[in-house]
Amino acid sequence: MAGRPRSGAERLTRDGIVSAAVDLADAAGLASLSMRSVAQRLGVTPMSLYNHVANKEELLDGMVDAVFAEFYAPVPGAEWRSELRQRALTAREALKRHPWAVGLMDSRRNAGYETLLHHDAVIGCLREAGFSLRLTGHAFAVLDAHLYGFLLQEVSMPFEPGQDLAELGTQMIAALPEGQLPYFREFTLEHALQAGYDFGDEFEVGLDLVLHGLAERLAAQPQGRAS
Amino acid sequence: MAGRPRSGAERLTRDGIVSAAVDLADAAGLASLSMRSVAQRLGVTPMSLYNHVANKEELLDGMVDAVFAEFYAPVPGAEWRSELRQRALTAREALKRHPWAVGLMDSRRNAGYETLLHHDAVIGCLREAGFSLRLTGHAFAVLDAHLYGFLLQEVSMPFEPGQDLAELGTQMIAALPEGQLPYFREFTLEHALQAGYDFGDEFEVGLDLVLHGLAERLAAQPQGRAS
DNA sequence: CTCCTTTGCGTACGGTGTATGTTATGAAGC
DNA sequence: GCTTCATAACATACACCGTACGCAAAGGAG
Repeated sequence: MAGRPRSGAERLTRDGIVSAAVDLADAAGLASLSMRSVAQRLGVTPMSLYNHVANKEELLDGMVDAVFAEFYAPVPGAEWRSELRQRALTAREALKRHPWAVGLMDSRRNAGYETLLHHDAVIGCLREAGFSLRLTGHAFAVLDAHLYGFLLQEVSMPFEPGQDLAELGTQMIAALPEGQLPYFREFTLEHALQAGYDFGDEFEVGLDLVLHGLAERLAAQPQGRAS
Repeated sequence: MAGRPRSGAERLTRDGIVSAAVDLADAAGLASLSMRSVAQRLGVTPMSLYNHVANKEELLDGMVDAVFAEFYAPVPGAEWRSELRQRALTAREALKRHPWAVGLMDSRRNAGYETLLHHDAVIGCLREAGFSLRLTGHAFAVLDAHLYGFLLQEVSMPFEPGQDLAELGTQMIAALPEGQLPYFREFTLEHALQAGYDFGDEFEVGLDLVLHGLAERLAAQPQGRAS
């Protein structure tokens, strides 16, 4: 009626718990992620999880770290622009696979080891390309801001991908007070809802704008990569 | 023993409830925001709130909308670059006053009216400056991505503003495995933790990089502001 | 005065995270 | 093989959450 430790592969592990939680959040959303639901998925009682994870916060930390591990880590020494471009694209793909992670990132105060490893790779890529410490700081901040900020917008879009948004959007706009929001109206009806417009495409446009700006700064930088 | 309707100013209103919820989240964090705590602050039972707000989600929607109302709304027709710069700076200030709002934005699927008004002002400012519809879309996406993304980073920084982070950071770094994360180590110890470095300053650097890039695109654009 | 709508109240239910105490197990020392 | 023991899984319990539901009392309309 009580403690029945598993043997071998059946034993719980921290990684196994985190992995199950990630799967569950992917499938059913972060709202349905509870210690109970994770435990049920693993065929275990809720309290057993606490032998491997201090509390739910730590579990969430682990989940975010697991997502970071999916980002492509840029290679220091390789061509910085294409490396960081690929890094941003794969990060976006990973965050679209795990949309709950974006909303989780802001409340995580403890960066995991995979997260630090990834940051190290990004910083290294910039430094080896000749970015000064100061410019590395600028680049790191603006690149990540664009990544996270874009996904924050993308993930919170109010429609499903497969939906006919033209009709839905038109109705939404029509429901607004007459004659107000003229610019928003024009932009939405005559651009954003037109066939062929995909908000997701704006990611690469913005990314290239940022990379172009950084390249200019790098070129204008006095030689030598010290601070 | 039961329903005792208030008179005049004592009556509950939707705005009053949203305002109390904002105050409470500012003071004690989003985690401590419950229908019960909001009700207690207003001297009312939890269920009374449901006469003015459909559910907690709608209350959260209202809170986000209230924060948007604090952003400076850029004036269409005025000089676009300074208008949008000021807009970004005030938005950052507002989001620092209400740090919970950043994490809330991603799960809000229903934009409130104040939010739409603000978007209309931003889009109008771009359009009147001669941005085509396509370029307006680019600008809108990249500007908001930088704003939200930067605040996502800033809000989740693991230390309080007044703290001596040099000591704390040095200890944190020293706790890492020897010889690993060389770039991260160097960057942190020799730049980010140095006196005078303030991560918040990176916001304006990135903002100006983005605005500069958009100005280039605007200049390169064929004349006439149609799509 | 009467009626009705509005609005706040009380109770109750099923869910949550987790503190606490108990028990069964597999590995270690003899 | 037997004993010992730390560990991991279990069971119970608690405080709190969002909110469905029904009821009561005040204010406005006729």
